[in-house]
Amino acid sequence: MSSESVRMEESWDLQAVVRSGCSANYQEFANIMNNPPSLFAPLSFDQHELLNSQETYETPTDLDELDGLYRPFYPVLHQTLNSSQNNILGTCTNTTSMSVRKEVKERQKVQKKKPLSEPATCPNTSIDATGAAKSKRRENQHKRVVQHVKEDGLSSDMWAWRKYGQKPIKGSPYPRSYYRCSSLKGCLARKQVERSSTDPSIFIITYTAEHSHAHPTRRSSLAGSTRIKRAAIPIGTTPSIEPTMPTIKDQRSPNFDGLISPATPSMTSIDDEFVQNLSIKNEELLDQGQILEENESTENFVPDIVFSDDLFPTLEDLEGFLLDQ
DNA sequence: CGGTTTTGACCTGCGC
DNA sequence: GCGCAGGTCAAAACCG
Repeated sequence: MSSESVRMEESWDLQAVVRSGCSANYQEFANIMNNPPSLFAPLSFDQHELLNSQETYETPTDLDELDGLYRPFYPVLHQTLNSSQNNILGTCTNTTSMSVRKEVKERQKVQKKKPLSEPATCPNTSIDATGAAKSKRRENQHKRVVQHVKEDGLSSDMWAWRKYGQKPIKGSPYPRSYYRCSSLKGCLARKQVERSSTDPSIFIITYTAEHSHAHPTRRSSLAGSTRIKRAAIPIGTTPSIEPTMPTIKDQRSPNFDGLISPATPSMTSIDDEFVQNLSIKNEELLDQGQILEENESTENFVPDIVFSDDLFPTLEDLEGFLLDQ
């Protein structure tokens, strides 16, 4: 067994998405709650197009430097007091803006190849098995947001994700897990999670497509989240890649306590001041995003995690969510 | 019961 | 046209 496969026996929380980095300025907000919520989401695709269209990305090694670099974009809340462990290491925005022409070509190609006749319909889905699903798949390939996250930075996000597949990836000892948004039926949002083959401590999270809803409902977090919280399924459960993985029950060791988060976070308390501060910070972050756009030539990558207005298009949405907790 | 994960099979795009 | 790799489906099992 290789050292890598041994390393893979560590517990991974793949249900998690990305938490924020650290910001001392915002720690006071985190202190408000016993279990700080994950109120962060990747940048909306529109924001990505605004901020950065670089296809290349970097993975800084100096967290302090990165911290300073990202500080203006850190989300409103700091997830834990162990700030340095939750930093986002790097991002890649592979959005439409970088290769618009190429994608237009691809779209045209796809349109040509797409069968005109209506294929059979899947019994259990609203989409047909060959036409619409393919179209969706192709559509999802156009908009991508890639995040590099430290293992400890893996956590939960606003959305409820349901795993629908896992594949070994050629050239990587680690399989890739596929998630779709389960907050709302028909939402095309997808997420892929894989561990970096070059730096196993880093997870690569790829978001594709956009959520078709403002923010997730609490519905899907019930049975699943408790299971996720308990299980913390590692990425590598494919036998060919992960010959021996602990069972789910085996993983219920104390070691998991600090790592596991539900797909949809549970929030324990909230107050009006907190809500107000969130909305203020949200506006500030958006302003800073504008600043970055003006100076983007100086940076090759931008942080993906901000308090996205994709999550809460309006203040009412934000408050509604928070008060719902 | 309604949600999840697991996992083999299937489908598609792409390179040769 | 073929084979490979990646992405998705869907049935089964699981969980609270």
